[in-house]
Amino acid sequence: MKITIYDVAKKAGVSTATVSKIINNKGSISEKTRQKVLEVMEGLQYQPSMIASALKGKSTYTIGLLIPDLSNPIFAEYAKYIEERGQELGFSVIMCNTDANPEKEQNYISLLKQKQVDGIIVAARFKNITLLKKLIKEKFPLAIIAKDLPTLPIDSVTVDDYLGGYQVTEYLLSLGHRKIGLIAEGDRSSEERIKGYRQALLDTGIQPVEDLIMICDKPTREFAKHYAEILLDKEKGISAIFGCNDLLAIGAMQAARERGLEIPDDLSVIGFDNTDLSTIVIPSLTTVQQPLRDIGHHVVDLLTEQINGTSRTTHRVVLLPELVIRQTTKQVENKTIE
Amino acid sequence: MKITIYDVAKKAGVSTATVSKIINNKGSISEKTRQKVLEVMEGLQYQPSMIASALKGKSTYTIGLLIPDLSNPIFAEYAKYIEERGQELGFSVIMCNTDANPEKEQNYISLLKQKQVDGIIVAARFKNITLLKKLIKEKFPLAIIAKDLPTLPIDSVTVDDYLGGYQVTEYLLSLGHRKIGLIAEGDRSSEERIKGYRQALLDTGIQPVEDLIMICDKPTREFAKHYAEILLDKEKGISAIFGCNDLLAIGAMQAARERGLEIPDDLSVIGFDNTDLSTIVIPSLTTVQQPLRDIGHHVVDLLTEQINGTSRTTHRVVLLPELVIRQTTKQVENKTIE
DNA sequence: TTGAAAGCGCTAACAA
DNA sequence: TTGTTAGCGCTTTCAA
Repeated sequence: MKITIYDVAKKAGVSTATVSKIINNKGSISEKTRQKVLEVMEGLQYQPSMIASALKGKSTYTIGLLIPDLSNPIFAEYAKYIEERGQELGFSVIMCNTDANPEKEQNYISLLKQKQVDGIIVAARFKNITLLKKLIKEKFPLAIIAKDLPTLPIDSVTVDDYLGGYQVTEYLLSLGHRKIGLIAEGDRSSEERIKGYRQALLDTGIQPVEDLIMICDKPTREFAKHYAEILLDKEKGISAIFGCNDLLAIGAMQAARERGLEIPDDLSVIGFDNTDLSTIVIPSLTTVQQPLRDIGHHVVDLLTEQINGTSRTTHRVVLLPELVIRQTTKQVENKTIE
Repeated sequence: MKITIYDVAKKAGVSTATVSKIINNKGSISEKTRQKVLEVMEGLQYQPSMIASALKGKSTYTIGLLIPDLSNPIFAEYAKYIEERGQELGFSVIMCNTDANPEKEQNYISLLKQKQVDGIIVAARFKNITLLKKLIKEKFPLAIIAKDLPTLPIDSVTVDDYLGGYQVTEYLLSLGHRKIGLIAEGDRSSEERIKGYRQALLDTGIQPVEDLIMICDKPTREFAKHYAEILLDKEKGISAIFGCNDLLAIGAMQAARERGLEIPDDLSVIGFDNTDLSTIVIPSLTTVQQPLRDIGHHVVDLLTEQINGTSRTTHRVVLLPELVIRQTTKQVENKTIE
């Protein structure tokens, strides 16, 4: 038989109200009864039921996390750090893998509400914007990662992809590269990274060449290889390729190697995301690190502030990526650097 | 204001009991009232509170998942498929990242019980065996993955590592390899894989050479490279290396390449796990695939059977791994195969 | 400082 | 077929 607050109260010779106060550190209790009750709780191995307390209107100390695909390492890391921070703050997280499917999103959200979660975190690639709007209207605690919806008043944490793209390009330029190919995936993050790439070129007085920008239909290594070959075929030889994620960059490396180019001697390559892949590959990949842990911790903080009513204003947190220089980048040879 | 079963009952002109019966498809209700009530529920956008129904002793339709490290792709996949199957069966999953820390395990379990989860799934590397024993004694629904504790009566799903190791070795032998180095990590799975390796050798009439078995202190690529170098240094040249996971195998590949050996011409390499890494690397890695999805689905099934009281006997499910042949393995040259 | 009692939203016996 | 009602385990007001 599960033991309840009544058992504790009876055994300690006090009322349930007293026990409840002690559990929640409320009201004023004499040190003597407090000790007594604590002892009894210990002895009985009493665990208050969060269900009952939730029914009384208190928090469930549970949040929902909607993620498109856990098998994507980036998302898995988000999940990890969100859980980590949640745990620190006393919140459990219910994982929901949506496959970026609007219907699943719908179902999950409605389920989470039935379970009375205190708030919801949504990771990138969320499709069902209507749903988000509804939650906002209801003032349901909500925070999102990595997809800033400029038109919606939501707490969000984003990494500055624009800056990331800029940094990559700036670095390559500083190494003397002038023709820099780019291979991207067709999503919002990539767009920003491309903008940063363009801006860096412009800031150095170089007109971006559209032919050097390749958008993959799908972010696979095969596509990357394919487009890298096209880039490498162009008349005016490029000396560097920026892959908008590590996998794409690795595809480019492989394409280069297959036609006998040495990396980084004949071609510099930079990736994005600093996944495990970047250290597996040889030579190890220069790439951009997203502050995954910070991102995860930050969203949770934003969300719990809403839950606790600590915060009334909406925050858009933008975190900065960081260039991780490894072995696939090198000063350009046979060129005078101005 | 949250709308409750009372609101529905009032608006539909029936009692809450009737509404409850309709929600749960119990008792007998005239088609007319059913329709009426359903309509009202729809109109009111009524969502029953699972909290309240849980307090009445019903299920929470929530299970806990304890995993050591979500940033390990294998575990992330477990999590993904467990969530997937849970979702299909109507269960949410609360993610708990334990870092294989017995205290965290303890805290999570106690928390999960407070939240009245219906059951708990524990993934490999669980430390706190005492805790498990306690849960079993309480008949708390429990199932584990990938770590069979021969002494405990727990539903478990395991992949047959022994067979995996056997298959790898058998395949290498069939290609004519006779001296096969092995690089392993120091865990239980590896032990089994090593046993399989030994057995396959013995079955072919070859006495396993202890010097060819290397156990890494930590499962990093660096250690793997280090031990691969030692293996490659041995007087009697080996012609193949079996890395007990993909990362180790890749370390071996790199060590080989650094001393000018061609893969697979001069050395065959096989990994284990069929992670993304195995297709990134060039040549792509021959490896062993674990049926991750099956594993995930199976544990959930075992657990929910316990929860529903459908099953009273304990199951140990053993799933079979599968050799995925790619480009790092090759028939041995300059040798007559018997 | 303590306790009595109402009620959170739902379910399930039991009665009608 | 439908409704009345007593809880599930807890919190909280209010009175003592």
